[in-house]
Amino acid sequence: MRTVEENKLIADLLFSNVKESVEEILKRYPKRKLNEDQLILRFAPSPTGFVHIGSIYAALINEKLVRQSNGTFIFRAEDTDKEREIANGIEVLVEGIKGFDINIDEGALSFDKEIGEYGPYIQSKRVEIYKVFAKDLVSKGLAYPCFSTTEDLTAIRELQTEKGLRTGYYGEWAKWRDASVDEIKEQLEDGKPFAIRLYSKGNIENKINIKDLIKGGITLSENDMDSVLLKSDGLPTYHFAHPIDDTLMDISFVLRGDEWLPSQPLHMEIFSALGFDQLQYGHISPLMKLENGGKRKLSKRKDPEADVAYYIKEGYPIGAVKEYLFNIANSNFYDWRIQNPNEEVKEFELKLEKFNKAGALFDMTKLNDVCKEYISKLSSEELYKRTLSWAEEYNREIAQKLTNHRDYAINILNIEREGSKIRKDIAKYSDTLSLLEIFFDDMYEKVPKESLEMDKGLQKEILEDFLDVFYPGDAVDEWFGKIKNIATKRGFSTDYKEYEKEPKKFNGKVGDIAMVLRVAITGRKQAPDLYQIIQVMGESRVRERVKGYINSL
RNA sequence: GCCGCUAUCGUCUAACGGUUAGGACACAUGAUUCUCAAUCAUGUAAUCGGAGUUCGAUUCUCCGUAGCGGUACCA
Repeated sequence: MRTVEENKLIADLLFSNVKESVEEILKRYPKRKLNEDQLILRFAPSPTGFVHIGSIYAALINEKLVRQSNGTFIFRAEDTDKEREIANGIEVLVEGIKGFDINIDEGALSFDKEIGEYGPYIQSKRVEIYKVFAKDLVSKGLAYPCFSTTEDLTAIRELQTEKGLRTGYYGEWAKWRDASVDEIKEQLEDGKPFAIRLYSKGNIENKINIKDLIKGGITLSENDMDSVLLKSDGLPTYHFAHPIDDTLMDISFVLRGDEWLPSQPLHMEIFSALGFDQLQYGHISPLMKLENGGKRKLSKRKDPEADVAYYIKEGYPIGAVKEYLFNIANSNFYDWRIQNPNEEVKEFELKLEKFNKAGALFDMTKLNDVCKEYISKLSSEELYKRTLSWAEEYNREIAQKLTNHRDYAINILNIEREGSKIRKDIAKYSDTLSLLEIFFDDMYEKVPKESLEMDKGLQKEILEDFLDVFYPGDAVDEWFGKIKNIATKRGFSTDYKEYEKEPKKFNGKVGDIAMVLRVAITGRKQAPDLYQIIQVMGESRVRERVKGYINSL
C-alpha cells in the first residue's frame, strides 16, 4: 500500500498539466433549478454512422417522459472509441433523431454546434474534465496507473481460463494496483503508455440488491474489477464518462439498454469513489427479431429494418412508427388508441411501471398494420403533401408528377378515402407509386399489363358497348346500371346467386364485365373502385385507354 | 465455463392466489347486387418442464430447460 503522500506524487507525475480542481468543475455545473417532477433525461449513443431502431426506441422513450414532465431532453454523443468512430457520425445521429420528430433541448446538433449550458455534449471535447477527476481519484488512492500491455492482459486471461478462474484484472491479478512510486517512475521515464484503473474495494462475494425502474428488484454481485477508467489514449471508457457526465449534467435517472445491467455494480462503485450520489437506472429490454424459430437481437448487418434510414427511405409515416414503438414500450397504448382514435400521441401517458421486462419482437407485419391504419386517417391533401416531400428526396419522377399535377394527384389519392369504404392498403408513402402510375400515361406505358382469359372478340364487343353508352356525368347507380345492361345484352348474369345456381346458362357474371373494363383501363385485375377511377381519370383518357386496349387485342 | 435478466396463442400482451385464461395483429371461413382492399360475423390457437406452499397456482418458492445479455484500454 502506498501512502497518501505517494499517491499525491503519482497523481502529479501522471497529470502534471492538470491544474483545475474537482471543486472548480463542480461549481461550473450547478444543480438545475427545476421542480422535482420535471425530468432531465438523456439519449447518449455513440456515433458509428448508423442509427439503430433500438436507439431511436430508447430516445423516444426518454423524450416522451421528458415531455410529459415538462423537463429537458439531452442528446450527448459518446465518441470515445476511436476505432469505431466515423466521419459525420454525430450528424447522422442528429438526422435520425430529427427524422423521428424528436426534439433536442440540450446537446450536440453537429460536431461544431451545441445548445445548452451543461456542455460540451460531445465526450471527446470533455477530456480535460475526465482528467481532473482521474487525477483526483489517483491522489486519493482510488485509482492508479496500469502499464500492462495488451499482450500482458491476454496472457493473464489465458492463464485464468486455464485454471478455470474468472477472467479479468482484479485482486492479485491486478499487478499494478500496488506498484511502488519508483516502479511507476521508471515506466514513465521510459515513455511507456498507461491506462488509469479503478482501485476496486469491492468483494465479489457480496451481493447487492438493486431496484431497477423497469426490471424491478434484482440481485447482483459487488464489483471487484480494476476496470479501466482512462484509456492509454487519454479518452475515458463509458464506465468513467457515464458517472461524470450524468452527474454534471444533473440527469434525473438513466434509461439505457439492458446490456448495461451487469456493469451496474461497477458504475455504482465509480459513483461512490467520485463522491457522487448514486443514480437510479431503468434497463430497457432490446428489440428482437424472429428467425428460424428463435429470437435474436435486431442486427445492424443482417436486417435492413434495424437501420432507421430504412424507414425514412421507404417512406414509412414516422408518426405511425412511433406509435408502434410506444405500443412495444407500453402495451396498453393500443387499447388507448382504440378508445381515442383521434387523440394526439402526446395525450397518452407513458409509464415506466408498464414496461415489459422481456425483449419484444419487432414485428414488421404489425407495424404495417399500424401504418395502414394511420395513413387511412389522413386527408388526401395531407397524404399528397407527405408523399411529395418523401418523393422529392427518394423518387424524383413521382415528385415531378405530383408537383405538376397537384389537383389530379390529390384526386387520385382521394379514391376510396372518403365515405364508408375507406381503403387501408397504403402502409408507406412509396406504396402510393403503384396507384399513381396508372394515372399518368407515360408511366402507365412502362407498367406490365395483365391479360384476361376471356375470348378476345367478346371483350371487344363489351368494350365497344361501353364506349357507346359511357357518359362521365353518370352517377354511380346510372353507371353501374349501364354495366348491367351490357351484361344482359352479352349473355352475362346480373344476379350473382342466380349465376351460382346455373353457371352454364350464362357467359359469365356482371363482375366479369367490370373486369374487362378494369383491365382495359388500369392494366390490372385488381384495382380500387372502378367508378371512382374513371371519374378521376376523365373521359378522354378513359376512352383512349379502352380504344388502345381494343387495338391490342 | 462463470454471473445476471427473462419466460401466457405464431406475434404483442391482459388476467387482487379463485376467469369457460381476455384483447389486438396474423391466419382460416362466411357475408357484402364489380375485383382487390376495407367493413362485419365466425373460427383455429397459449400459461416451458418438474417439485413445493395452498382448499385452490398463469400468479408465490425452489430445481431444471430455453432465449437473451455480460464476462474488453467497445459502447
